[in-house]
Order: sequence, then C-alpha cells, then structure tokens
Amino acid sequence: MAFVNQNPILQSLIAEQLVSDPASARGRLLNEAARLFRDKGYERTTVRDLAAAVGIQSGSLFHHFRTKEEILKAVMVETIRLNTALMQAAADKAESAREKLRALVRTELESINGQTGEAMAVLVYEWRSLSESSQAEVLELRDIYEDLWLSVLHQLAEAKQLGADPFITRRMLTGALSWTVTWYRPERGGLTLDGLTDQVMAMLGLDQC
Amino acid sequence: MAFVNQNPILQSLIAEQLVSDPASARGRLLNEAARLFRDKGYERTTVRDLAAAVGIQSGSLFHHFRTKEEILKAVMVETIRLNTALMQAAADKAESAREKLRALVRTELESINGQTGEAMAVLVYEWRSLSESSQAEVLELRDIYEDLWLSVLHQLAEAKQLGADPFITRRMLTGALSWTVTWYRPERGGLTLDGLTDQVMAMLGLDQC
DNA sequence: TTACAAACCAAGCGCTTGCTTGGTATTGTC
DNA sequence: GACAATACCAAGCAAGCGCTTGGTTTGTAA
Repeated sequence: MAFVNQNPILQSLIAEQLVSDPASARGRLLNEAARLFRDKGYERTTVRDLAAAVGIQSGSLFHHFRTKEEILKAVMVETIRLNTALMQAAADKAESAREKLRALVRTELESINGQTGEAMAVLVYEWRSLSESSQAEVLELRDIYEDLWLSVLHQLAEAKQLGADPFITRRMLTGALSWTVTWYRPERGGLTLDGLTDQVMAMLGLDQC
Repeated sequence: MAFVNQNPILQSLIAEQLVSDPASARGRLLNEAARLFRDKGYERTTVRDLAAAVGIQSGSLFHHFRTKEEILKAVMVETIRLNTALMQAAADKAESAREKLRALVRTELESINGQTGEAMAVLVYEWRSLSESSQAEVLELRDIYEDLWLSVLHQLAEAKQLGADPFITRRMLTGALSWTVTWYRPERGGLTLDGLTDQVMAMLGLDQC
C-alpha cells in the first residue's frame, strides 16, 4: 500500500469500467504483464512468468483471460483509453495552439517515461504480436488519440507556425517521443521532463514567439 | 538474376569480407532472415522458417551458423558496417554542415526504407533478442556510426543553426527516422525520399539558410 | 579416377510452450 | 449457516521449439 492513486481521471475511468483498478487482481496482473512484456518482449514472456509475477499458478491465469494474447490486448486497450483521457484533459487546459501542443508533448513524454511507461512501450513495440483482428480493434482507439494531435497541429500549420506538414510532423513526433524510452533516464542526469519538452519545442522552432 | 548490384561501396566491403555477398548462400540466408525477422519478429521466426526460405532443411542451417542468435547478430553487424560506409561517403561528398546533415538524413531514410530496410528494422526493433555479449559487440560498431552524426550536429550547433541540443536532436532523429518504416510507403503516394528529407529539414528549421 | 572437404538430408531428442482438466479453497449473500 | 459463484491449485497433454546426429551428395583439385 505504498502508493495510493489519486488521479481523478484514472478514478473516473475505473468507475466506468474502462480500465482496471491497479489494486484489483486483474489490474495487478496487467501491470506486471506490461513490465514483463516490455523487459523481455511478449514472445519471451511465458504464462509461467506472468503467473509467478502475481503469485499464482500458470493455469490459474486462464480463469481471468482466455488466452495469453488477450492479456496483451488488454494492456494495450486500457493504456490507450487512459492516455487519451489524459491528453484530452491536458490539451483542454491550455489556451493557445502552441501551448496545447506543448501540453500534448509533455503529457505523452510523461506517459512514455512515467508510471504507464511499460505499457506505452508495449503498445509501440509489441504491435506485431497482436492478431490481425485485435490490431483492428486497437487501431480504432488509436485514431481517436491521433485526432487530438492532428487538430492541434493543423491549427499551428494554418498560423504558419509549423515548418513541415502536420501529418508528417505528427509521425516524426511519434517516433521521436516513443524512442525516448530507450535513452531518457530522468533520475540520473539533469534533464527533467519539462526540460525535455522544451528541447522538443525548440527543435520544432516553437520555443519563442 | 534480375538484379545485379553495382554499388562500389558494397563491392569493396564484400572484397574485404566485412559483408556477405548477397548472391552467396550465406548472403541469401541473411537477406531472407532480415525479411522474416522484420515481418514476424525474431522469436516468432523458427529455424524451420529460415531454412524453408532458402530451400534447405532446418538442420542444415547449423552448418553455416552455430546458433539461431548468431544469424540475428550477423544481420545486425553487416547492416551497420554497410550503412556506416554509406553514410561516411554521403557526408564526405557534401560541402556545408547543413548539406552534410541533409545527406545523412537522406541516406538513413534510404537505408531504412530501401533495400536494406528489413535489416535496419531488425537492428532497431529486435535489439532485446540479442544476448548481452552480442549487444556489446554491436554497440561498438554503432558508436562509430553515431559519431558521424554528432560531429555534423555539433558543427551546426556552434553556428547557431540548431534549435536544440545536438545529442538530443540526434536521439529525436533516430526515433523519427526509424519510425518512418512503419508508415512511409513511397510507391503509393506522392512523397519521394527527397521530399521526405525536405520535410525533416523543414521540421528542424533548416530548409532555408 | 581418386581423395577430401563442404554442403546438405532425414530423423529425432530433450525441453519448453500455451493451455486444459478435475478438483479444492475462499468469498459474498440471503 | 447453507449455497453458489468465484478464485485458485496440481498435474499434465499435445505441439512446437532449437539443435544434434549419422550418413549421403556435390563440388574441386591433383
């Protein structure tokens, strides 16, 4: 009980049963699964690993999920749901388009490098391990998430504040931001998340104005 | 025999035995392995898949490579060797630092989305599947490759042409450029590799001078 | 033609995998 | 305090995995 989550956005999603409570059996399993999938990859992680991580027998997993792949899908779906809500809230708070973009960058960096980092990495790098039908389901959710970005980037493009095409800029940002998970270590080293956000905005030429 | 390779850089690397001839048995296997590893992932690709792709029995693979992992390592090592040489040559041809950066971006995009694209994707996304000792070996080669980028980016930073820190800019570019492999399709759609390079330079505010 | 190594095949071993099965605690409800 | 429903265990099955083995074919050079 070292950590009690107080995020109101997470709380309301749990209430709506759109994401699992991290304190529940299912939630704990999904958290451990995200960590294992990120550290070892989906294929290298066995159902025995997953079961051991939450202290049950491997066969007991299949009382909660029908297949191993269903666990991967649940990790991805719940992660997108949570992060879409977080991004929406962050963008709504900001005033200008530039501030909205900054909020999106900052929030996505936090998702990738913070508490939901394991799950975000899984979402990006374990995509191929999903069956095609599951991919289609997850893709629908991701479209909502991406529309958030594109509307802000379009605003900036119309105001001539963006060097490149909005679609391409978003794709470049997707790669650049998700890649931070491989190198950004906030604990050792002076660069904070805000500092990193500044660097991203500076790279885009959006630091002044 | 539809395709005869004429690239002089590749030819000299083959002569020095640093890279396998794509026409040789070993070279063909490595090409097929790169394709399979990229399409299905290293773990999902079986030695039987690899053998079938070049028309031999699975056991016969182990006449050429001692383990399956050795195949993955060979794909990565040879890819880095080839691309370091290609990048070096491209940068040497350019005059200004800005033109050198453009050449590096253009060449890396070509590596990622062209003929060596499968192998480049493997290099980026199958890193975890390498044993630690192999990772260390490959890392040494990658440092040489990265120094190419950093020297050019430092030049630009000193000339105040770069919005953000050189190290961070390179890391952002690594993510952004490698991510293109997931969405950039030159065949269907108007965007050429040169056009994509323009967009990257524009995003960095380096399209004019 | 002979000699020999490199390249390959056919068969399968030992192990791990995802998942199933039949049964036993544990929990919540009236 | 009876009774489901839920959560879990112990055991193991069938299939697939990387890799080994013993023997055969192919290429090359004297």
